[in-house]
Amino acid sequence: MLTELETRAFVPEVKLGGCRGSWSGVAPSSCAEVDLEVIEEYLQEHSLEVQPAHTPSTSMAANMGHQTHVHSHRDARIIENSWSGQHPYEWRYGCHTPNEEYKEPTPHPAWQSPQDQWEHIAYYGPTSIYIDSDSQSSSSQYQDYQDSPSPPSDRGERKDRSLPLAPLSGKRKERLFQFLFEMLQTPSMRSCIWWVQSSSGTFQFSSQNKESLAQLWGRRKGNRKTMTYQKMARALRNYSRTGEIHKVKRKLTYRFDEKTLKGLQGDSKLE
DNA sequence: AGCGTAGGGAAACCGC
DNA sequence: TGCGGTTTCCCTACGC
Repeated sequence: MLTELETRAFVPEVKLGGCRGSWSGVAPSSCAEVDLEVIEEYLQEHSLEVQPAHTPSTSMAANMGHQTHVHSHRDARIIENSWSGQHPYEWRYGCHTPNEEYKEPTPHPAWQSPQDQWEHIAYYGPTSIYIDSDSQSSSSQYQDYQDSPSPPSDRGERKDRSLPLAPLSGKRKERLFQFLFEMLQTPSMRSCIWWVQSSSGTFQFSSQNKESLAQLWGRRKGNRKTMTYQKMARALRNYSRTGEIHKVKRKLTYRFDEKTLKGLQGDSKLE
């Protein structure tokens, strides 16, 4: 059920893992795992972009080399969806409105022929259209996707602003929910985590790639041991106490608290 | 029964 | 040194 649909739906997007160098878009089940190294490099690169000299777009292209070809004329948008701030989780939101993204005539991203997928993934950005087949099939509770571009409306209008996630006093350590939010805005991570209902901050992990995401988090934190989904979920459960993230009664699904979500989205009015 | 997922207690760890 | 925020380990529960 969930897992199966999930797999069917998202495996096609997973083209990094184990298949480095082969970007045919074919995703054998054995490769249904993101290449942590590539993504990590990418993320690290951006984490280091505290240094003003760095050029987000270039580094992203470099690190996500496999997708480089995708960028070209679409760079602008991709850049908007990449780090540019002083902090790894400071996002520069697009100057395009969420709606704009959906105006794209391009066919539905996820279910294209494999070779096209990266292109769409890269292109659609954080609020890309994608289908959580499980949600659709098993519940009418989450039907958002097209009509409610991830995190709310005002986000798309945000221009060139660094995201003041949480009251960051200076450069606080990145927190898990910030990392997750960041991942949710990262098209290439959609095989690991995606919005179920972005407007409400509800997101879901892929049962296939949740471990990869956890590992990425662990690496990012420089943990001694390998981070697992179990451990990461434990941290997420701690958020229930603090109210930053709540568990949704649905497999692998969580929801950002309203305040948390707003904090993550940043409040453009403040600037 | 086995597995995956969830929930939580408790202690350790780590950076500020 | 204290504290926040995990991280790690462990146990239990539950549904399929």
